[in-house]
Amino acid sequence: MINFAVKLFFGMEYDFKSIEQKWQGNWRKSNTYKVEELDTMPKFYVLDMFPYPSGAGLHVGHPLGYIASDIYARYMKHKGYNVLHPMGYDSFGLPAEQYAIQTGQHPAITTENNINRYREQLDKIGFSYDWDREVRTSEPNYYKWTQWIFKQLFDSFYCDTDNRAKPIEELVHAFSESGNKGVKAACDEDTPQFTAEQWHAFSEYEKEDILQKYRLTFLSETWVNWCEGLGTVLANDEVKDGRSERGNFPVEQKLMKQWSMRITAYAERLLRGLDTLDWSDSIKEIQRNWIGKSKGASVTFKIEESDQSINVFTTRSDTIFGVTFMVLAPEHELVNKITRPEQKEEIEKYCQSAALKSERDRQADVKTVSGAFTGAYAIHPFTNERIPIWIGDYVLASYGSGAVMAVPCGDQRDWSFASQFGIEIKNIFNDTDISEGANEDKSAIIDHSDFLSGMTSKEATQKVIEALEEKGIGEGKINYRLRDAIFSRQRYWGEPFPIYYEDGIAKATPSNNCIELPPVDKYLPTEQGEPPLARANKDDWNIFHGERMEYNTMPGWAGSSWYFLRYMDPHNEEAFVSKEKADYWGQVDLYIGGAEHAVGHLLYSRFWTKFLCDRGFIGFDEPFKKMINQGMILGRSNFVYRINDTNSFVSFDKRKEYKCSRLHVDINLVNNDVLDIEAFKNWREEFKDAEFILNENEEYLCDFEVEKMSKSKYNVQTPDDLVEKFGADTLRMYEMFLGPLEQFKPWDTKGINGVHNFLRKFWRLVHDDENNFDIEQCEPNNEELKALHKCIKKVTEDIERHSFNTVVSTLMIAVNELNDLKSKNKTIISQLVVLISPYAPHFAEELWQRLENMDSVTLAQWPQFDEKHLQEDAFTYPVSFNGKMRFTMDLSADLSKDDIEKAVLSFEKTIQYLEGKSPKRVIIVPKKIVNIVV
RNA sequence: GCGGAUGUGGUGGAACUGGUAGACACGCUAGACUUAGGAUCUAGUGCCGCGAGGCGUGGGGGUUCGACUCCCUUCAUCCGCACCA
Repeated sequence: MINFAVKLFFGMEYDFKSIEQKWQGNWRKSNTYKVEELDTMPKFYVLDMFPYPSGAGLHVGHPLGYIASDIYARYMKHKGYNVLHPMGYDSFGLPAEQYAIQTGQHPAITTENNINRYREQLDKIGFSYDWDREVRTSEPNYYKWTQWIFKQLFDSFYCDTDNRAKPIEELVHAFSESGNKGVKAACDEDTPQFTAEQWHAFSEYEKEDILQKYRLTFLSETWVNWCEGLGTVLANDEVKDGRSERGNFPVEQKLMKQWSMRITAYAERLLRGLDTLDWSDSIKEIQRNWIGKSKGASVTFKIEESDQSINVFTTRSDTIFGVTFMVLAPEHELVNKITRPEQKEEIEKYCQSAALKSERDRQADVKTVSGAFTGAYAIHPFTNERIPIWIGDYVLASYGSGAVMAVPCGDQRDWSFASQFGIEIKNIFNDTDISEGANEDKSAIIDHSDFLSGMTSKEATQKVIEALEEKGIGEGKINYRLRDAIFSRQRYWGEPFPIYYEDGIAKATPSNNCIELPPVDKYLPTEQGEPPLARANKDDWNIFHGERMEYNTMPGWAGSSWYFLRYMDPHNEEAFVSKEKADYWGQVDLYIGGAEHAVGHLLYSRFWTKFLCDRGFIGFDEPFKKMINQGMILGRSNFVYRINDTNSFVSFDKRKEYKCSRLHVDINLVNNDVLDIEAFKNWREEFKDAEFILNENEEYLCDFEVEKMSKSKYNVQTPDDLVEKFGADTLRMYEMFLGPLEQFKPWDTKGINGVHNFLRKFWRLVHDDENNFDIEQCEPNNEELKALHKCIKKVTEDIERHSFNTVVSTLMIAVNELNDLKSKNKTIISQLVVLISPYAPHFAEELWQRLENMDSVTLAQWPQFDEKHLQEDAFTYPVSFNGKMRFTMDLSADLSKDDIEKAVLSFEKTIQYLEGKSPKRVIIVPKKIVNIVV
């Protein structure tokens, strides 16, 4: 009997479990989310940053962005757009390789398992992805095209005249016609000049060497953090105090041949393109800083008694008469050549100590000024004075030319250096004190500077550049901080390069067939320190040319730099994407993802898109028109207090009475900060006999804190648990209800009941006590129409401006209002169901079907807002005195200003608040406010 | 040091172009129904005050009839970048 009652009761409830199962099945069966290119509809492309399928699975933070984009995609579909909304996996990556090293399991298997788990989790949330378009960057049919794009880059150079990439044959043609003198193209700094005759005389090896200086992807010698112990190159942040963070092995600076991408060729376009993008200002600013454009001049200083000269870049050429010394980076190639014998020992010692420090360590210490004198002198180009040449590690080899002209009166670092080593500090500013520090203010008038004296900084800068150009010893120059991107990794689990070596020359593989990852016996470097791929024998490669294949693999960002294009045409065997499909779908209209990719992924994708556009493969040169960066969801940890040296725990509110320490406790053992004591005892063996000091309510209260979600803090919430307890629709709505998408916010399950109750309330609105669907088919009345149209208006506006959280409140208000009106009108409910469908698609489908519709709700048209239902005869005016609201007054909506004033001033409450004084001024904004100034 | 973001009840947050601060929800209080409830319903809930009333959007100042919103300044927290010549 009790069983029956319970069953009856639960049967009456909104049964999310069977509803969600039913509709997920229906969608699969009828291919509801399949997308095709249709000329009859306008297109819209909504994209999520695809995930790396990690072994830990999804936590509630991951789907946040996916839910938002899914809502927007579903909304746009209701609005009549043909919406592309795909999903895939960025499936090459270190964790799978790490796992392979430990267990010997091939990373492809680990990856496959993880992907299956992700897919299972994603499917439960009810996304509208067209899974036929799924891509995986680690699948040969995908990375075949990553390799293909690499080859296009290899076969291209950047023409500075036309400002775009062109086939390398054009360059070869130009070289054989007239050498490289007239060629304006992006190339290495050390590219020599040659004539057509010289070009023809070059050996094949020499020709290739020259071409590598122009190719958009090329081999170059690069300083890297080499870790012998791990047999690999480490990123800066993997190195701590000269040792590897992982394993604590020594790390040395080593010159290695690496593939690089000539992204610097695109610096200016990457910078200017930002202006056309609808991205957050902060991300654009980060990219601008990363590109780091600065305008200045390059100046050549002759070296005394030498045929060498030093080239410097300066942004303050106006201060050139204040130069009293030069500083070279310790790694500068001139250091050895110009150092005087008597200084040799000191310089070598200094260089050695500088080399021991990593770039990051060197940069971290801003306080200490260090340097050494080379004994050599440069000659000032205008005054012919002798200028001592120093080296110092505050000058970075990798920025500008690795040398500076030091102006101690105008640059604080130069000032500190000069003060430390007793170098002259010349004052070239009018009326400016520099005894305590440099004057970096550009407004000072230049003085003691020959032909520049009396000028402002701006005038002088211009004048100097003219003078330098006249003398042929300098020119105006634009410098970028952006460096070419290193593109090779000494790893296994990445894309192999479509490159082989013949006679020591790197050549692109001739066919477009995929170079597949060969099997290897171990996922470790060889004993000779070569990358794991060097373990593969000739026969292990599906394609093999020349002496050997390239052993490096591509970095993580290779596959993610173009994946948005593959979704458009995922099964194309002939091309990475057909021109027609790329033209049809075009740019991503809305891209949602985390801000942590601000420079990496987002800059490289922009670079590749521009390149592919230059070479005519696609028709647009920016990948992501609009982007929203979702904030991270933080965990809410719970704590218990253990009294020191005991097994007794004291409730949070009484902890101060004891000496105790705080321990993380699994959030699954805590409900609304109250500990489930029995569950806690069973949690771990050591707590089995724990004792508890409770508070006045006979409860054990836990402390809480908001921090990042992590296993070790026992604060991870998985979407699976919540879907199980409340259903996907509740989870979707709650993730949105939490707050603005972009903001960082704590995850707190407390509120999820509220959203769940809302769906149940909605369900009960259209069902009777026996859970029979129950609505009325009649003309809706004015109040019902008003509630509905208020909702249509706000939901539409809020989704359009991506204010996903406020939409949930609006839907709640509508249901509350209809509840108060006891309204279950079919017309009203039908439209409300469409409004809620982007948020709660299973729920909406079920009601839509019960409303006797044959088609899926996803095909329903978005409700049309009609102003006339909101028109009111009266308006409730807030009446303020000196800006403070005192009371409200209902007045007819069509009253004129004068009539309103009359009505308000004769109202008894007004007279009361005026206290006999007469109003100075009455401000009336019709249908807004009345403000009386006394 | 430079750059960015954030700061509103006990909590998450709302207030879009300056116009009733605290919508919506959580939590809490009281009550109703019930064998039971992580159910439902009703009422209340920014702070101070018995009250009239006063005070309130991190602090200070300004513009305005009117400021969470605009300007200046300052503090706090978080996140990037960092000797960039």
